[in-house]
Amino acid sequence: MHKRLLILGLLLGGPLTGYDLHRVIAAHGELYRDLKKPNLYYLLDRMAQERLLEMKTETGARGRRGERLVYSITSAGRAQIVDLLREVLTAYEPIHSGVDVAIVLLDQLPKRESASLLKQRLDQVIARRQQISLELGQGGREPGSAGDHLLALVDAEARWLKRAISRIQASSGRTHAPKT
Amino acid sequence: MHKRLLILGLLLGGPLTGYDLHRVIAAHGELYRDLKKPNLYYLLDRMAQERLLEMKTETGARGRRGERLVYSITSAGRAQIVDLLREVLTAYEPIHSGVDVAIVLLDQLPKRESASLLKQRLDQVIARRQQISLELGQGGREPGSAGDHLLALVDAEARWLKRAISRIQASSGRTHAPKT
DNA sequence: AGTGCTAAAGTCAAGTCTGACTATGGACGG
DNA sequence: CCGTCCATAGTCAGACTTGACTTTAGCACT
Repeated sequence: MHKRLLILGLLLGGPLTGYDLHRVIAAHGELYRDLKKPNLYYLLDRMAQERLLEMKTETGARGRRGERLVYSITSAGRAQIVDLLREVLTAYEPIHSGVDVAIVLLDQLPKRESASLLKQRLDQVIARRQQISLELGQGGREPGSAGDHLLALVDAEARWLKRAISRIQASSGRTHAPKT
Repeated sequence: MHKRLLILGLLLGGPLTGYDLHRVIAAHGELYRDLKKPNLYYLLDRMAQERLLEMKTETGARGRRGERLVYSITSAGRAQIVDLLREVLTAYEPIHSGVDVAIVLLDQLPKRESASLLKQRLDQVIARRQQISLELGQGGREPGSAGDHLLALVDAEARWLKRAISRIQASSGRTHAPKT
């Protein structure tokens, strides 16, 4: 449901074509959820069927180029936003980072390698944090805002990685072979 | 790919039926990723086709009940684990909590309501944290472990919720129905 | 010796998501 | 003018995921 909410939210700002929507989402990086193009078009279609959106065939104002379908939110769509917000905030859904499952199996790798992979990951996370921080500018970082939320999660991840690495290093008497 | 990794990892401990696998995963709560039954069976099938798993029709040792198919990991499967671990740890994948998108649209709700929803959510998160902590026991909480990771994320979420709530309350001059 | 209940073990149809591909129209060097 | 390149705008087939349903067997009574 998150993706629908995102689409509806973006269309509050005015009608957009599918392509533009996609660009906006992609441009926003991690703040918005990942939404691949075919998936986006699929959802737009579905939501138009459900009358949450209206779809028109380009009012031809500007003869820019092959722009085709313009989507705009209906009043039913506006009502849905509120419902979805309630639903999403009410439902508890566990957080998952990309590595949750991997962590459990980490000792299937030789310690040397797992430490090295975790270090690479830590570097990536730090770089990412840097870039997110840049993208947010000073506007998006107030406590309690969406940017604050994202940074908080990234920071938690980074701190954990540091703990995990030093733990592996502390315990590494010698590389242990994966079990048979 | 995470789900495949999870399945392979669990089968390292010995052959299991689909049903047992499902129970194990469900019993582990949020530490493991959500994996619904039909999805699990689908993946088992697929992975058996790919020779990552072997599937046998119950060697009939114990006449328990209608147990049918037992899956066990092959050596190709064991090799896959290592590959998947590398892949998962190397690929950076943004973290998302259940509320990321909702946060951006939060001011579409009256402040009164959004504050109340966030408070409810905070209660849920705290309760969940409590339970996770219980489930982990004292074993699963060492720094750098999977349990530590999960708790860190949950805590980050809780802290953010607190900030967001007090921010809304601080700003609620009279844009919407004031309380008391 | 038959009825109803529950847990085990799964299947089905329909919904959602993705990697890879297509098609169109300027822009630009030659 | 011609071919090539790139951005726009999308489509397609196939992979994955889900809610709801089904089947079978023990078990508790009657």
